[in-house]
Amino acid sequence: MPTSEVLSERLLPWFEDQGRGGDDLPWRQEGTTAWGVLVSEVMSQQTQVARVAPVWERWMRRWPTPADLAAAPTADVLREWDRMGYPRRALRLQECARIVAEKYDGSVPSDPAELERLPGIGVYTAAAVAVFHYGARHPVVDTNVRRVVARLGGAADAGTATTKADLAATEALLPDGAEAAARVSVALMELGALVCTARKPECGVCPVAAECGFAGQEIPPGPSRKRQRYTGTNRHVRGEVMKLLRDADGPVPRERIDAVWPDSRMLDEAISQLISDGLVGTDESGQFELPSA
DNA sequence: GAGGCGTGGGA
DNA sequence: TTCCCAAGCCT
Repeated sequence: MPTSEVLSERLLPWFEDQGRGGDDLPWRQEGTTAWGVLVSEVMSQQTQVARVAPVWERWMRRWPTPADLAAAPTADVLREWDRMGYPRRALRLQECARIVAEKYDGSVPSDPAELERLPGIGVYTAAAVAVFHYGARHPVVDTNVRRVVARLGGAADAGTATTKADLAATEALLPDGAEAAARVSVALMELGALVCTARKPECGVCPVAAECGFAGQEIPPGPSRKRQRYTGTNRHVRGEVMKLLRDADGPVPRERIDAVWPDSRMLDEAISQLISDGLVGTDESGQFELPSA
């Protein structure tokens, strides 16, 4: 496990030389608002940045401020979200926009604890906004950082998320200055994404391999986590229904929904859930559509 | 605290 | 083709 000084010394130069140097993503451009950063982080929850970037650019052009998004029809919001997945995030993001616009007078809070109270904003996203936009000195721990820090300490992989311990372990690796600490956080994320990957870490090209407790060791074969199949699941059904409604011009009768899934029991269940989630609405004639408000 | 929640890119 | 899993969050 390197000291914070040594880590910065090795990691930051590597990060600068990394073709991307961290500033190729559109939301890393100077002048991006706090709201823009928040939107980018929410979109990036479980969706690859390469798929997020084009959506983010259209989105911010269309709704630059929280007030703009707050005032938008939810159906438009869901269509602009397109196929990034987990569309409930779009709903929560609009709810976020309404809260920021009304309760915070349009200014995104800078305090992580305050940010965490917003819908869809958890420990990671709150820290990311506080650090990457506001420049706070605070650990930013995503799945990549957890894995990298665990391996520096000699573990093959991070165990179950234990927020407190992860934050403390990461905090101990940050340099004193807030600005440098923020760079280290991005660099750790990037290292985990590009070099210290879950499946096959490339210790040969890792800038901190010499200080790493795990470097060069084999990943123990482990049924790390049982992963749910997607095909045929409830999620799959929900996805098909949402796709149909996104692509539809107006309200859709049940018969057209029946066409996207053979099992009507599953369809019933999925539709009820979607309505209850606020992702689907019905018009006066009982046809289905994206929420009008 | 384990499981649910979309979608698609890459090996 | 099939399988993994990606800048998590919520219940």
